Amino acid sequence: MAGMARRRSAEQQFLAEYDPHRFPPVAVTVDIVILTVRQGQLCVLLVRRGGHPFLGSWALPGGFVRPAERLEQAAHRELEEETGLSALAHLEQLATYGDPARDPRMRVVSVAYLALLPNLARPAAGSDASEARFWPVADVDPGDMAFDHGRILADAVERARAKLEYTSLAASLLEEPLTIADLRRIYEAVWGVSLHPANFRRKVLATDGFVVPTGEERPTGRGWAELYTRGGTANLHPALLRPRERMEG
Amino acid sequence: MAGMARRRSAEQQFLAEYDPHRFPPVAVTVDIVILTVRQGQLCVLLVRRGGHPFLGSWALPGGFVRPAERLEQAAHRELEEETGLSALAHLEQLATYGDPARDPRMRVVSVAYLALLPNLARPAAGSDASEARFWPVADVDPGDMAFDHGRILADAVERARAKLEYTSLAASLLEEPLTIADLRRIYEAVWGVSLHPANFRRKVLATDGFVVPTGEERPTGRGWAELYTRGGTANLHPALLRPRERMEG
DNA sequence: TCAATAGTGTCTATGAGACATTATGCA
DNA sequence: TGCATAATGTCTCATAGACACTATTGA
Repeated sequence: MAGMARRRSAEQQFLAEYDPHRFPPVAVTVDIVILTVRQGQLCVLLVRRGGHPFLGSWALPGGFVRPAERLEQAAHRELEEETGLSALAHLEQLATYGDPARDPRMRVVSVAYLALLPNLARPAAGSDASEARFWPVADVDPGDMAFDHGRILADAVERARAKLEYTSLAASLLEEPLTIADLRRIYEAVWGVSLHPANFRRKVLATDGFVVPTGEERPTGRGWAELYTRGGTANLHPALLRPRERMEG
Repeated sequence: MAGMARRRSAEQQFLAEYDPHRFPPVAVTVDIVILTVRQGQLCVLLVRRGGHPFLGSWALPGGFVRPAERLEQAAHRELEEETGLSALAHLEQLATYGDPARDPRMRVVSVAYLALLPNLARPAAGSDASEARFWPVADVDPGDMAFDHGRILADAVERARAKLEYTSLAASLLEEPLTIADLRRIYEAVWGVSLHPANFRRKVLATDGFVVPTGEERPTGRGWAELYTRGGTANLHPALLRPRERMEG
């Protein structure tokens, strides 16, 4: 009880000393993990750092949240600056990273966002001098990335993998119209597995509102594939579960 | 292209003007949604505000992140201050809320955490003057809460409901040893549904590593119930899905 | 005796996964 | 012709959900 009161007093003393304009400086940034699938590989947009620290390392695109800006608005702005495609993308908050030592210059709290984008032909970054390109996630060494961006990328990939199970977000990684096989290749690229075409097709079509047939077909080189658009459903019922890795035994 | 270059220049100008020590003041706080189940109801710990703004309104416990403190460390500290039970709880980051107008005094970015706690007999807050108590979530009007805490609470409850489906977190809301019926009452309270006792029992016992039998029994008033401890599994296979609300049709 | 609860057994519907088969177009 | 792919059909197994039943205890 005495210990409890002591701890509480310590906080109140801390609060009493608090003065908004003399507060130890904290910067708030957003970093964006922009994922897309190109040639069967899950890829992430990275930019090469042109200044210290981590000069020359690859980093997630991001920047400071402006004084009167909402967090999500800042993320949209960064996404638009990097890809010019903010409107087409799915954007969601991922998590917030704020370890005191994550940026050696000062305390920086970064709110990370996850964006999923169809693979449009347009080059990665429409921006200027700074080098920016899509990297296959499998080719990125998290330990080589700037700041704690390797950890953020890993969290983002796991989030994307999980959300494909129970939402229709996979369709956000494709342009319309799409075929069932296109959709399967998205799942295969993001999950890093190969899926049974026949069973995948049956499950997608049995999931109400996932995709909507257009009635048209597209030649695929080998036969004709039926075309679909995205359905209105956000959450899949039943879910499309990842194949569970076998446990030995 | 010209537009793209213009946007990029604007950001670089913004960054050039940036000086860490003259940065518009931003405060970073943590707010904690502490949930437990008491008498069959999902409850949240709220504190009554003793200062402006929102004087007298109920709010989530929280406070400033200290200069050299990790975010999760700050959340642990707040949880310990409010309940004295930091070690027993499950704690995870929920989301970050940073709308410019969410606190009228200044820009405050709040990282919200979700804590799940067994219902121990000890009174809610071991702390001093400020009023603190557990409220049944069903009795809380989100619109009456301070700041955007109603929204944070709603997000936390939805997160808790979802995580009970595919993790063994329900056991974090109980003291050991526990019975299958105890566990079922947790699910019923959090999800706000009633579950079929026989089927629930069968599903829990079929889920490897969810609970471990102790071999002992406890009188329940009506018969004897077998006792269990928490199993080592974090993720449930298969998941314990919420009953889907029927769609009319 | 009746009501409430713990625990077991059984039946049906559904989804997952494996596999076979047909049709089509390219090399 | 051989091969790859789209699409359909069928089979087995596991799980979800509904229900019946027994045993036990307290009012």
